[in-house]
Amino acid sequence: MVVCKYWQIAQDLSEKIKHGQYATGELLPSETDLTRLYNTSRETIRKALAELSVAGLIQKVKGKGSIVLNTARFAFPVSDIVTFNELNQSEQMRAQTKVLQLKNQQLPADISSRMRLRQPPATFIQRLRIVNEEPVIVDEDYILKKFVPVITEEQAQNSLYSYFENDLGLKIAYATKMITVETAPADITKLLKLATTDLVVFVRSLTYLQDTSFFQYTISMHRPDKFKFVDFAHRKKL
Amino acid sequence: MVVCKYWQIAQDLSEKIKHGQYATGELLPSETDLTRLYNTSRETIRKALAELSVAGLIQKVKGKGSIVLNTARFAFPVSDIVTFNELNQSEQMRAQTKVLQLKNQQLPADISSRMRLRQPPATFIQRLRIVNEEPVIVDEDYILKKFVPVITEEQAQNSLYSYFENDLGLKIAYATKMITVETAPADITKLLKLATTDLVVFVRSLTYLQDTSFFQYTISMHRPDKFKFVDFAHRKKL
DNA sequence: TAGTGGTCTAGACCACGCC
DNA sequence: GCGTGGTCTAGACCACTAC
Repeated sequence: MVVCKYWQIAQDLSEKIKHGQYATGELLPSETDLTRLYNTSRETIRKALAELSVAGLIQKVKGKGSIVLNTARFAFPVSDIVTFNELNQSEQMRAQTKVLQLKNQQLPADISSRMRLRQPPATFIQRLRIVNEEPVIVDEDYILKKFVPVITEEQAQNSLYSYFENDLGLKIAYATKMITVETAPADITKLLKLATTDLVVFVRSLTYLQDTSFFQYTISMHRPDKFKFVDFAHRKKL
Repeated sequence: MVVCKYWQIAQDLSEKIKHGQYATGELLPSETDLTRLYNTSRETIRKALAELSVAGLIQKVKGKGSIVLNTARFAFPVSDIVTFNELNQSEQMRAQTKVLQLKNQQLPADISSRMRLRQPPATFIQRLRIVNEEPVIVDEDYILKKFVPVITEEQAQNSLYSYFENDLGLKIAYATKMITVETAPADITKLLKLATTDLVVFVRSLTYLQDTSFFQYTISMHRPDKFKFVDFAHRKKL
């Protein structure tokens, strides 16, 4: 499952790209060469290369080969579901989390009506994210009790997703996100120590499990001067 | 190429999903059923379903089937390379474009150094995007003359990408984007008719051709109160 | 236990870039 | 013409869900 062939090959190739064994602008070995290198079939190689392509590590050109791309971009991706703690580990940040609130509270009315839910019990968590001694983000989470009955302050302090996935065995599958810029409530601007503006970047997420049940609603409020979102996208036809 | 089987199947299924022939929350026919329906092999069906999955139209669950997702979200995607004119056609917007500047001008120094280019000749275009009689976006494009020697005001007025792809045969492949919130120059805030703030959403894009050559740099400055970015993402393992 | 999706294989033909 | 990636096939085995 996690140890399937094409995934391992993709990991191996991406390691070699990141370590410079395949240089930027150069071609990877051809797909038929790779079948010999990894002793597998061509379709399996192609699945691995497809992974690298969506990740923005290579660009495939018909009749030519797979070109290794320059990958000096990643900064603060909000695309893909990546949580603050996972970022924290991959990036080098002196970051901390302060749990401000943890209580039972219903979903905002607009969300529960949109989800066609009738006031489901939920846990509300408000957390302040601090990077390099500066307050940067206020996160507000609503997590349905149907899936997570109990959350302790310690779990909120550490990674919630690790608790959900590793301890509870929840299968988090996908999310929709919306980024806007809005006037923040006074308590938020105060927490973020905003002086000259009350505009804040709102990232609202609806997160779902593998069986498509709605699971969590998050409002992430970012200091505008610290907000950065980096994306890689292929040109789509239609 | 554009008429390959799995693509047509994906289009057909996505039409049927959007028209409610397969209802939200229900299962699609199984993959083996679909092979019979479309008279093709299972791997081809799977490629089609993979398209629908990345597009956020279905969620596949092992041992169960492909669940049709609720797709009432799309609004103003900056993810995927979609241009203002393409949006304009798909959404219902009374939108217009005003070309403010069109001249020869070099790339900003930080970009040309980052691209390791030495002051390549480029065309500079500044355009104001107006929706429902309101100024919403100022776009500034730098397009390398190496690939597009001449751009007329009429082309800038209409879709540049249509000119590049259909007339010049350029193959636009991918882009990196960065979204930030910054203080805008006075002329921009004036164009966008901003009164209470001078904060503006910057979307900077580097666009590349299929052969990985750098092609275009765009700075898109959005009125913060009109900016909206919607995204769909799958949970990624590492 | 039956049906589902996930993976893998070994072959085939095609369109494209390059020489 | 040769090598490349893009597509498609018909089969196989496995892991998971549901009953």
